[in-house]
Amino acid sequence: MSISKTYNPRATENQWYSYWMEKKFFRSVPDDREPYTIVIPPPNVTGVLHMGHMLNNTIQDVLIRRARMQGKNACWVPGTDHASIATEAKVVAMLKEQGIEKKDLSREQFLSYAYEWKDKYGGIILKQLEKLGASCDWDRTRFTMEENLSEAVIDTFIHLYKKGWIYRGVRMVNWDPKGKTAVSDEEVIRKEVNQKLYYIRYHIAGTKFDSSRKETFLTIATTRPETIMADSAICINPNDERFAHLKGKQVFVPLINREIPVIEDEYVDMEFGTGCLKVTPAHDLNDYALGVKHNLQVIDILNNDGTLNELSVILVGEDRFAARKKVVQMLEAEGHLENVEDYKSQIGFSERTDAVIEPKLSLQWFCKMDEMAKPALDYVLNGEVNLIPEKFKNTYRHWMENVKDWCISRQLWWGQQIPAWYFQHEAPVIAKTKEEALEELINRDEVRSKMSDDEKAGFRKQASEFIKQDEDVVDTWFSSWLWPISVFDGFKDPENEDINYYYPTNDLVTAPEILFFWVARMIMAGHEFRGEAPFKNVYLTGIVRDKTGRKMSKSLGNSPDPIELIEKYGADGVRVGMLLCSPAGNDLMFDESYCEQGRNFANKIWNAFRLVNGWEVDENLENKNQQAIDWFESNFSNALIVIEENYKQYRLSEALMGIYKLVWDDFCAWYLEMIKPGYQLPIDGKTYRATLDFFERILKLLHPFMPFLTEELWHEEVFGERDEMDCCIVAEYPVASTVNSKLLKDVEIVQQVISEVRNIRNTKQISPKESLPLFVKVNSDLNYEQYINIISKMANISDFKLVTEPVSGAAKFMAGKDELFVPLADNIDVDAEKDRIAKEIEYLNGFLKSVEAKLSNERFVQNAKAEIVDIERRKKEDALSKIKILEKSLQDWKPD
RNA sequence: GGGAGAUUAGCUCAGCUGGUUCAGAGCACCUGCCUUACAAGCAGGGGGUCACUGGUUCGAACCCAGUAUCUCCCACCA
Repeated sequence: MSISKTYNPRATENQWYSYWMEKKFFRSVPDDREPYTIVIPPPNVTGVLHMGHMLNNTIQDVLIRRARMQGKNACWVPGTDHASIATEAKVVAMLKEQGIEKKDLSREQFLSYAYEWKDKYGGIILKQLEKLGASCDWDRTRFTMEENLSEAVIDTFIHLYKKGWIYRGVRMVNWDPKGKTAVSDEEVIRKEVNQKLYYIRYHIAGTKFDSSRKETFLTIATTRPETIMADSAICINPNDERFAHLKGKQVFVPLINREIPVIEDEYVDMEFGTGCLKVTPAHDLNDYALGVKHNLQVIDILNNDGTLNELSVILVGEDRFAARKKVVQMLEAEGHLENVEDYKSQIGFSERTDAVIEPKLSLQWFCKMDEMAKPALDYVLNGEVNLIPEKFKNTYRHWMENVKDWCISRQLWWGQQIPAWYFQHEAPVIAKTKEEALEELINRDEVRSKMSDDEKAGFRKQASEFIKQDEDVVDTWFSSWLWPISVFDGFKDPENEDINYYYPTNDLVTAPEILFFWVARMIMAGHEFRGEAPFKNVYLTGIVRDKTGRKMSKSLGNSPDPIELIEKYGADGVRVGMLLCSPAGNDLMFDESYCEQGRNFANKIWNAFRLVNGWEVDENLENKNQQAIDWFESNFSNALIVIEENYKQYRLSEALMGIYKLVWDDFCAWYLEMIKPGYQLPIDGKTYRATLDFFERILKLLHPFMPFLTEELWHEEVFGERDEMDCCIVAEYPVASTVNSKLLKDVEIVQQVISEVRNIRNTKQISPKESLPLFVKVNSDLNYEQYINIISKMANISDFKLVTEPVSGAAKFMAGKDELFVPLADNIDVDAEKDRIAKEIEYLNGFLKSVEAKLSNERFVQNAKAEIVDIERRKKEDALSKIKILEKSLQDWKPD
C-alpha cells in the first residue's frame, strides 16, 4: 500500500474530531480521579474566531489534553458571552440597515430581534473552535444570558444590595454616545489625539466688548469650544495677580450671552493655558467637583446620542463634533476667537463602540469595590492565585489598591434587567420578581403591613399596574465575573456535585487586557460566593501582533483568518505555529511562516512514520542496534525531564521546541538513521519493536500540540490491533526513566566524529556514496568498538581501525581527547590542513592563557568556590594535552 | 505625570543562584546534494562590542547606578 508522501490534514481532521466526540472523550463527569478544570474565557456569542482566540484556545487545549493523558479527569467548559453592548450595537446596526430604528421598538420587540440574531450567528465561534481541535466538553456549553446564569446574576445583585455594596446614585459617569449607555472606567480606552486648543474671549460685564481692547474681555483656553454653552462660571486662582481685577465680576458666555460669575479656586493651575478656566460642571469631572464646591448650576447641553439639546440655545440638534466646528466659526466671526494652537491630549474612547466618551452626570447603579478588593488582592499576593508571568502581580496590586466603585448599570436592553422596582416616588425595591417586589412594598411600609388580607390584595392589584422595573441592564462583566461558579450551577445549587468537584478550577488562560475587567472580579466573586478563589493559575497570554509589531485587528486588515490558515496548513500546523512564537506573557509577532514551519514538522513526522511503516521484519536477524536503542531511551528521558520542567513553568513554546528537537534531530536525524536497514533489507525484531515503542511515546508527547496527526498515526496497523477506545487522546502520558549520562556523553562524541567526517567530505568534495577509511587513536575512555556500527553506517566508513600511533597522510581531527584520521592518499591539501591545525592551536593557546591568568590570580584561587577552581585546573590540563597532541601532528606534516 | 517590563545573531526568543569551551535555539541566510521516509527534505557552514556609560567583584549578558530607545498599565490638568 502506498502512502502519500505528504501529510494531508484535511482528510483526517474532521474524521478524528467526530470520532473523539462519538466516543465522548471530551466528556467529563465527576469521579474518583483528580479533576483538572479550565473554564473558557467565553467569547462574544456573535463573534468570529480571531488570532487572539486561536492562541488562547490552543494553549487551553494543550493544557487540557496533557492533563487528560496524565490520567486526570480533564474538564474544559466552553461557552459564550452575551456581550451586551457589543451585541446590542450590532443588532441596532443591523436593524438600521433594514430601516428600523431601535427607538421605535418596544423592549420585547427588540429582544426578539436580538435573539434572532443570536440564534443565527451565535455559536459560530464554537464551531470554529472545533476546527482547531478544541477538546471542550460540549455537553457543558453555557451562555451567560441563559436562564440559570441570568438568575445567578439577579440573585447576586440582590445579595450585594442587601449587604449594602450596591447603591444607586447620581455620579459623573463615562457616557458612550454611540452605545447610548454608561460604561465603566475600565471600558474607557485612552488614546493620545492631536487636537486644537482654542483661546476664547469672554466679554466682561460692565464693559463694551472690543476685541482690540484687552480690558473688555478675559481669555480662556479649551479643547472643547462646543461646551461653552454649558459654562457655569469662569474660575481663576485667587493668588493670580494678573486677574485680581476680575474678582467678583460677571462675564458673558460668547454667542449666547449668558451671564456667569468669575469664581476663585486654587485648583486652577496658573501656568496652564491662560490661567482662566471655564467651568462646565455637566461635561467634565473636575468641573463637576468645582461646581459642587461653589454651588454652581449644572447645565447639561448634550442629548444621549451626543447631539446638542435646547439648553445649548444655539446649534440645537447638531452633533457635538459638527457643533464644535460651527462654534469655532461663529466665535471667529464675532471676534471671540483669539488663537488656535495644536495640542496633544488623551481622549477616552469606548472600548466596544470606539466612540469618544463623554463625561456625563447621570443616575446609575454602582457596586462598591473596596471590601471585595481586599481579599481578592490577598489571594494573589500570598500566591494562592499565581499570575503567570509574575510581573502582572504589581499591576494587579496597583489596581486593587486604587479600585473605584464599579458602574454596573447600562442603558441597554440586551442583558439582565436590573431587579429594581419603582413605585410612585418611593425608594426602589430590590426584588427578583414583580410579586416579590409587591410583597416588599407591603412589608416595608408600616401602614400597608397592617392592612387586612383583602386590602393587601387590593393594593397588590392596584400597585402592579404602576410598579415599574428599572429599564437598565447590568454590565456584561457583572455576569462574566460569576462564570467559573455559574457554569457549574454553583448559585442555583451551591452544594451540587459538579461545583464541589470542579471548583476551584486549575488554570485560567486569558489576555492581560482583561485582568481587571474579568480576572480580578472573578477572584472577588469567588471569594464572596464560594470563599475560595476560582482558579489556581492565571496564564496571561500576549497580544497577537503582525510581524511589524502592530496589533492584529479587523480595522487594520492585518489579521489572517484562522480558519483559512487551518485550511492551508492544517490545524496541527497552525497550533504549532501559534505556540512556536508565544513566550508566556510576551506579545507575539505572528507570521504565517510559523504555520509553515508547523506544517513542515507535521510532514516530517508523517515521513518518519512512512519509513518505519515500510520495514520488513526478520526475527532471525541479530540485533546490532542495542547501543542506539539504549541511547535513544536515555535521550528521550533526558529530553522529557526538561520538557516537563518547561510545562511546570508554563513555558509552552519551550516545551514544544524541546519536543520538536527531540523528534526532528534526535529521533529522525540520528536514531532512525542509526538503525535504518539498507534499502529493501529487513530489520531485526527487537530493534523494530523498540522503534515502534519510541514512536508511540513520541506521538503521546506530541499529542497535546498536534492532536490530529498523532491520532491518525496512532491507529496505523504497525502499532498493532487497537481497541476502539484505545486512542492517543487518552493514552497514558510518558514518564521519564533513568538517564545514562555516560552513554549520552559518549554518543555526543560519536556524533561529533560523524559530523567531522561529513565535513571532510563536504570540503573535499567527496561524494557521500564513496566510503572512506577511518582510524582512531583513543586517548579517552570511550569504547569505540561499541560504536563501529553506527559510525560506519552514518559516516559511510569502510574500514574502521583503532591505532596507537598517529597516521600520516590523512585528514585529522579531534573529538574530545581522541584523534581521528581519514587517510585520503593524494587528496590532501597539506598546507590547508596545517593551517587548520595551527589555527586550532592558536585558539587553544588563547584559551589556555585566560585560564592560566585566572589560576595565577591569587584572589581567584582564594575567593572562588573550590569546585570552580578545580574546573579551571581541569580546563588547563585539557587544553595542555590537546595542544600537545596537535603540535605533534603538526610536526608529522613536516616533509622528511 | 506615576508605575511596570524590555533591549542578546537578519527575525522570534532562551540564557536559573554571577563561575565549565558560555555567548545558545528555531527560523531565515550561504555552500553542496532530487543519497529510495521526507526538496515541506538531507549534509555542512557563516552570523552577535549581550543598547550605552560607569560601578561592585578574583570573575558580569546576569548584580548596582545613570543614559538612550521601545512596549504596556495607571492618571481629571482645561
